Order: sequence, then C-alpha cells, then structure tokens
Amino acid sequence: MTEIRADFVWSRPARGARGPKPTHTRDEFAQVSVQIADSEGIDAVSIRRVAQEVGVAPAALYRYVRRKDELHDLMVDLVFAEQAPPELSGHWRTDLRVVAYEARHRALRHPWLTTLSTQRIALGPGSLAWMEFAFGAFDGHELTADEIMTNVQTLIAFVTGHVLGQIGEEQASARSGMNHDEWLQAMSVHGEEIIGSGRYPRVARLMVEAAGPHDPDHADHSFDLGVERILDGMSAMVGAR
Amino acid sequence: MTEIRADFVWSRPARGARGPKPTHTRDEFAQVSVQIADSEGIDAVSIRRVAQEVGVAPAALYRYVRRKDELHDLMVDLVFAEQAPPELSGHWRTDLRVVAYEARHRALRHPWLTTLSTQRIALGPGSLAWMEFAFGAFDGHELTADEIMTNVQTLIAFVTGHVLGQIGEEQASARSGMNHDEWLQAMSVHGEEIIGSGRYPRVARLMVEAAGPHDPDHADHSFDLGVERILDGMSAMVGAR
DNA sequence: GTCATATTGCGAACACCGTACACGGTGGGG
DNA sequence: CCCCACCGTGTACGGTGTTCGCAATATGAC
Repeated sequence: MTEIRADFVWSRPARGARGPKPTHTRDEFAQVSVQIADSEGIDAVSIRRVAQEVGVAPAALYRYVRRKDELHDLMVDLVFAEQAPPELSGHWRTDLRVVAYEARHRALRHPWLTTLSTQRIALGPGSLAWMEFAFGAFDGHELTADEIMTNVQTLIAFVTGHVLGQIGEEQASARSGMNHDEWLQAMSVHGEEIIGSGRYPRVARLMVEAAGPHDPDHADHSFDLGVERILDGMSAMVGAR
Repeated sequence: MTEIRADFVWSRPARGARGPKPTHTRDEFAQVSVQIADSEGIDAVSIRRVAQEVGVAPAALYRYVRRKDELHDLMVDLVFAEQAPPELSGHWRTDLRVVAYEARHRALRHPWLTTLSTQRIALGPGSLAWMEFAFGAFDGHELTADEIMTNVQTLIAFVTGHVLGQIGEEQASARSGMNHDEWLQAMSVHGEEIIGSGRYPRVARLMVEAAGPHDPDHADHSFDLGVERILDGMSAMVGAR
C-alpha cells in the first residue's frame, strides 16, 4: 500500500534541511518570469532566459522547481497575490462583482495568465485567498456546497471566456506586426471575400454593421452586461437582495 | 501606398497555378494532425511528427502552410466542419442551446480545441457556418448588430470557460499518470494541508461537502444551469418567446 | 567537535523543436 | 516549345526542456 502523495510546489519545503543555503528563492524566479512574460509574452519565458536574467546556470532552476510547469504555477499564484481580496461586504452581488472585475483586470494586466491558469490548477496562497473570498459571498444564504461552487464556477467561466476572446483578438493583431487599424483593414480584406462569397449573409451583415470591433469600449460594455446577466440568473436561487 | 493584404490560409489558393501537382492536400495534413492531437495531446503535433506520419519530409509542410500556426487553424476549422449546424428552428432559445451544447461537445471530443481557438481566430468555412447559424438565431427579433454579437459572445465565453475548467481538471489528473481516483486522493492530501492550515475555512468546508469533484455528472449539470441562466439574461432583451 | 549525508550550483550533453535555404525535378501558361 | 513558378528534399541553425555527474557546502546525528 504505497502512499499516494500530491506533488505540488506548495507541498514541498522551500529549502532542503541539510545542504548549503540556496542563493535564491522560488519567489525570485517567479517574479522575474512574470516580468519577462508581461513585456515579451509567455513564450519568452524559457528556463535558460529566466536563469540568465537571475544570473544563474539554467540547470540551477531545477533545484527550485521540478518541471517548467511548476514555474508557471508560481507565476499564476504570484499575480493572484498582487491584490488581496477586500473584506466581505455582506452583499453577495457586490462581492461577486468584485471577483469578476478583479479577475478580468488581473487577466488583462497579464495576458498570459488565463492561458496558464486554465491548463493547470494552482492552489497557492494567492489563489486560495480569492477562492475563500468568492465562496464567502454566499455566507448567510442557505445554499448547498454544490450550488455555491456552481455559481462561482459559472461566473469565473464567463470571465475566463470573455477575457480570452478579447485577448485573442488583440494578440492576433499584435502578432501580425501591424497596428490595430492596419489589422482591421487587413481583416476586412479577408472579410470582403466572406461577404463577397454570399454564403454567410448574416456574418457579412454583422461585420459591416457591428461597431464592436471598431469600438475599444465594446469589450468593457459586453463584459458588464454579461456579468449582470449571470448575477441575475443566480438571484432566483439566492433569494432576496 | 502599399496594399495591406490579410495573410490567412483561407485566402491563399490551395495550389500554385504553375508547378507540379502537390502530392498531398492541406486537409490531409489537418486530418493527421487532429488524429495525433486527439490521441497524444496537442504537444505531440510537431511539424516533424506530422510529416513523418504522412510520409513526407518535414520541410514539405511549408509548401502547404506558412507557419505552424496555420496548421492549427486548419485543425480548428476541420473539427468545426465535423458537424454542420442544423436548420434554424425559429426559436432563438432552442438554437442558442444547440450552439452551446454542440460547442461543448466539440471541445470535449477534442480537448486541444479550446486552447487553440482562443489563441487565434480561424475564419474557415467550418467555423463560419456555425457563426452564421448562431447569428441566425435572432432573425426576426429587432436586435442591433452589437446586441447580437454581444449575446453570442457571452454564450460562447461561458462555454469556453466552463469547458476549460473541466478539461483542466481532467488533464491535471491525466498528466500526473494517475487514474482519476488516485488523483483525487492525492489532491485530498494536499487538501488536508489546506484544511489543516485553518486559513481557508470556506474552501475547506466546500472541499469536504461538495459532491462536485466526486460526481462525474456534476460538470454536465453545472453546464446546463449556466446556459439557462445566460439565456434567461438575454430574454429580457429579445422580448417574447 | 567531527563526520556522514543531503542538498546546492554548474557544465556538458541529449533529444527534440520550428524554420530557412539552396537544390534538382516537374509541368502548365505564354 | 520553352521558361519559370512551384514542389519535395537534405542540410543546417539556433533554440528548447531536461538529465546526469561532479565539487562545494552546511546541517543533523553521534
């Protein structure tokens, strides 16, 4: 009967009990990684690059982290910890709005965040604090554990998806090396083919009429609306206020 | 005044007008790629691997595709085309439900799909057909182009986020090489630390009480609920039925 | 206080990866 | 008919994550 042991960064001691003092910390590597990812994209975060930036041999990183994934986990939790959740207000709608808006803000500040956090589940102190806050929104309302989890999951799912859509569009234009206007124009050239083909009349109409892609505030508004819509959906279950 | 030209796979001719016949097709490479990704994960889809599987030199792929990203675009559109949208029913709720459920089904069948499709925007015939269908759901209702796009975007955002959450959990256990039960147990060992720490009482309570993680149907139910909730939110805007 | 031992950082190496380029063979448009 | 655009290929470059053996180090055990 072998003991099954979870192997997360968080459940391993920060340093061994026996050997020489580590010259750096997990946090330091995480911070440097976040900095690189913010300014040059997540793909620029390579073991060698991070090592170089910290001033250490590439192989040294593996004394702090088992695999590159764990470095990602540290990055994710670090940005969750950037902003600690506030005190619970006592109004579930208010608190869930905070969860949603803060999550979106966080994801837009660090465009690599959503991609990483949806590929692995990081349960570090930073993320846990926010989970605690989100669940706390329903304190005093008689919801089952499953109902609470489903509600929070629904909200987060929307935020995740919405942000991914927005980032995807922005990065598609960034990657092409064009500025936003040029990209829109290039897009519309391809759009002409779609419109011209006559096979997708509704898509064609919306591409012409919708202000969405041209209006930088569109993402904000559609986010606001979506959040309120989802909160509306919960209110029947939660009861008053 | 240089002409800005969109450079998508879809707007380039399938073969040159002059030279020898290509021995393969874009579709063939896409099919092989999908097969590899389905059975071994998206990371197994390398230029060299796909080339080998098709029986061709690695460099040959670049006659069909400018960069690896375009191969991904082809993969995405291929699985959208697996199932063509049905005829519009005339009931917007019914049709949007089809959009949501089919999108989820598609994403669960091909766990790599969501990751890819959120990183690039692929506007091939397969995806366009579904866009056309989704927009068509609001035919006859007096919505602005922006309202239609926002509604569809909200729904897709939720599906995306929800599926990503589900897949993330499944893959976390798959990657660890444990079966699902073992992983749950390993998770719970880490959970003990969280519960034991006393710092996250609500998280601790939900980890114990929620049937979610243990119930394989939980994801389905929470998806159903989420979709209905979002459709509820739209109904005020759409009006009757 | 001494010693054994676990742990650290490091250099080198391995097996991959995406992509560029020059090359000879092919076949359709002028 | 012939030119030349295009196809497939071999080779090469610079990058990636990760492993392994080694010397130096600091701690727990005696």
